[in-house]
Amino acid sequence: MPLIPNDSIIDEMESLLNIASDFTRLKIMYTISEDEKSVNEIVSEVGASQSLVSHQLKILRKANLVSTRREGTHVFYALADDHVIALLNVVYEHVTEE
Amino acid sequence: MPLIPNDSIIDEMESLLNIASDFTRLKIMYTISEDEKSVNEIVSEVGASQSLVSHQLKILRKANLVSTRREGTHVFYALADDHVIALLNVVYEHVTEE
DNA sequence: TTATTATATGAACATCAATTCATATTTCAA
DNA sequence: TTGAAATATGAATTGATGTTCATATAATAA
Repeated sequence: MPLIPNDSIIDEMESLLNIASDFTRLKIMYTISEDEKSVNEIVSEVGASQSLVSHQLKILRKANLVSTRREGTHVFYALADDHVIALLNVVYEHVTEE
Repeated sequence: MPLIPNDSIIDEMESLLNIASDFTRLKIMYTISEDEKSVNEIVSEVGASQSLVSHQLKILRKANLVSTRREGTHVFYALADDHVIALLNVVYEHVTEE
């Protein structure tokens, strides 16, 4: 059913998948999937260093997978939209079935 | 809606996404998405070297994303199941929307 | 067996990206 | 304006992986 996308589309798909294919980033995305969270909260829940989380958040931000809101000294991150959840769900189901 | 999967599940998700996040492998998967194809046919359609295609096919096989059938000197590859298509579709839509 | 076609594989290389460490920046309170 | 808390960033390192090259294996036909 799917025609083969042209190379530039496949390039973009590769980029998106590359960003999704990292343990720390996956955990971050799940952590903020319910509700926005501050960097500190994310650091606690993910269990990685503050620096690493910040680096990875930057990557997610650049790819428009998360959105940002500042409140005083705190910065809150949330998933950009529901596409991300849909992607996580498909992957989750592939992994957990059979 | 998604509870946070435990680390081993996230590990498996990371692995699957890693395998999907490569230009050559994406092209291969699309190439055989309609119908099984021999390695030679895949090489022609993908436009990569025979060696590279064979290496990547091995990776896809190891991850159970493709199945194999031998017929004389030819080896035919096909997508293992429809999960793979579902994954490709979600990613494609994310990339092409907006 | 020999030759030929199809496919697979091991080694080497080169690039990229995840992580850490140290430090900078921002914001606000005292 | 000094200090502290929260977040961001640059550099360095280390490990993983995509690609190529050369060669091996498998299958068949002559």
